Amino acid sequence: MMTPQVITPQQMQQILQQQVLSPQQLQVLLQQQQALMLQQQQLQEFYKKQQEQLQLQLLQQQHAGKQPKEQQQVATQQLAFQQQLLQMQQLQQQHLLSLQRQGLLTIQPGQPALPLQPLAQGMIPTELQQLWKEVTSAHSAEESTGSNHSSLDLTTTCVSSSAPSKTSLIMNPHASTNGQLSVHTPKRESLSHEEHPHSHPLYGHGVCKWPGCEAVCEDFQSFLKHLNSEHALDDRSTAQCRVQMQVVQQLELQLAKDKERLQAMMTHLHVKSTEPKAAPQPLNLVSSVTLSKSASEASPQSLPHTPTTPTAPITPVTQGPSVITTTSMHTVGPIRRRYSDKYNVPISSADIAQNQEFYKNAEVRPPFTYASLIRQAILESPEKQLTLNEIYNWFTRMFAYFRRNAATWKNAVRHNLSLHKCFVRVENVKGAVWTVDEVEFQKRRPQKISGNPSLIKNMQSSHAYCTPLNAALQASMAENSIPLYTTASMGNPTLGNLASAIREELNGAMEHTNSNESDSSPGRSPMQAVHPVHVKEEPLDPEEAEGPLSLVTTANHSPDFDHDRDYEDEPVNEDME
DNA sequence: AATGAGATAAACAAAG
DNA sequence: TCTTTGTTTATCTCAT
Repeated sequence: MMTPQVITPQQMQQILQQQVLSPQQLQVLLQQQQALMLQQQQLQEFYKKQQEQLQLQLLQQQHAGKQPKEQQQVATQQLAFQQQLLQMQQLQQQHLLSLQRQGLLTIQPGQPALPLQPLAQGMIPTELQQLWKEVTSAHSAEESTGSNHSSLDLTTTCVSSSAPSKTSLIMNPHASTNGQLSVHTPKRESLSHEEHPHSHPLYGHGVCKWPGCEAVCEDFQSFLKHLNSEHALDDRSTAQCRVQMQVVQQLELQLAKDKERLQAMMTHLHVKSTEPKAAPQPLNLVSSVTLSKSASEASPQSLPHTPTTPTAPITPVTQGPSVITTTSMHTVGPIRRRYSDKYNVPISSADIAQNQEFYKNAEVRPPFTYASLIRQAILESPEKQLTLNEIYNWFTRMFAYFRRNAATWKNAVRHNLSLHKCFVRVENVKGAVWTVDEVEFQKRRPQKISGNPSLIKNMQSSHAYCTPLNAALQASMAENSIPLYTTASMGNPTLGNLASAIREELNGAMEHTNSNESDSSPGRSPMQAVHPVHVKEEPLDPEEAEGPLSLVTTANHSPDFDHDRDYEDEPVNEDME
């Protein structure tokens, strides 16, 4: 599963635990990571621009009368780009979060350092730099204006500043044999403080920025003195450095991978976009999908105004996804139906969680079926039951896309509720609520996944649309063994909620073949006044008929309820458009 | 080609 | 009467 050069979170934790770092030091480390993440943000900037260009291209191609097929492709690729953005953000989040979590651990001082694994035959800076150059050149080749490269330059500078130079830091023989040394910050110090005597990466604002140090040094000289005396080559420094290495490598590795993907995508697009095409049929852009759809419907407002964003995004920087909103896609006529079934994949709703922030802000149609979404909404609720209206609210709250065209999707929601046996209407004192019959729900899934549970995770790849959306994320998650739910479960209650529900779904899906779901118990909601009414009749195995909704742990309770309320107050005012 | 699943549209009814 | 909620039917598209 995981490639050798990847550090698993467990490893990371282990390492961290065995280092001589205090939580405070880890905090400092964290800050440094944020600096690194700046790089990524800059890369995002670049992505954004690329995105805009792509859309422009798409437009041009439309006007030129492209084949729908190709339009689809381009649109799909655009989405892939969006996903890249999202992915980067999530990686950042995850990294931060995991670091934070480590920081809370008690750490015994003075332990011998861990022998370092050959953890990174990842990218060395030269490679990164090279890659980046290639990427940027590809970019500028596509666009000769070059006026928008400011962010690129920044990033380039950033990257190149960590260019090869193995001056310092000979602390890790393993690493050195791998030629990894150059990756790490210390070498940068030696570079820069020769050239810029007073700008030292470890010195700023009169403070030593060595992880966990923060010693005050009035001037640079005293800082150097301090550096040499306090942070000499000893076990402690070594260990700290090692941690930093790991952290950096992890990030760089990821960055490199994303860059590779990006480059491949761009290369591909570049070829594609310059290829002269002919053929009418600009309409029926069907699967420029969400983009065109949302665009055509979207009011001029560029960004889905996330009203009262109830669940505070874990990422402070969530503009990534928003980039992909409407922009200039208005030429596309209203695509009435079928944005494409391709992405109506039975969700592994891990995707929902992972992409949650994305969909919350970007007016992109979620690649999940209504049924899956409804189920998600219900399972996420504290009582595992929702009124229709609450389901509506969940949709609008969680997906910018569903803040428009209410009539349509609400109808679809009702339709799905009625149609699918897995949704059970239960009447209580104050009206009816909907619950999920998990067994029924699971029953339908194998049809799609065709019996091979191990494929569940990959199932998206068989769907043209979903591939770009999810593959990148999943691949990257898998590659880096990033715990699927880290982000979600730590981010906020709602996410945690979602995550656990999801975990169960996945488990359920995995174990589906054993069909031993009716195991866990009492499920039925605390609301005792409820009794099934109108349950859709259907010959059911008695065993199946019982024990739905049992799965969700109690730990995932959250004030999600209130969010519902919040949103209810927000009139969904896009009904008519 | 048949079939199933999902999306969308719409007709209709009951309840509030 | 109007709106919401629910059910049902029809049609389309896509995947298998």
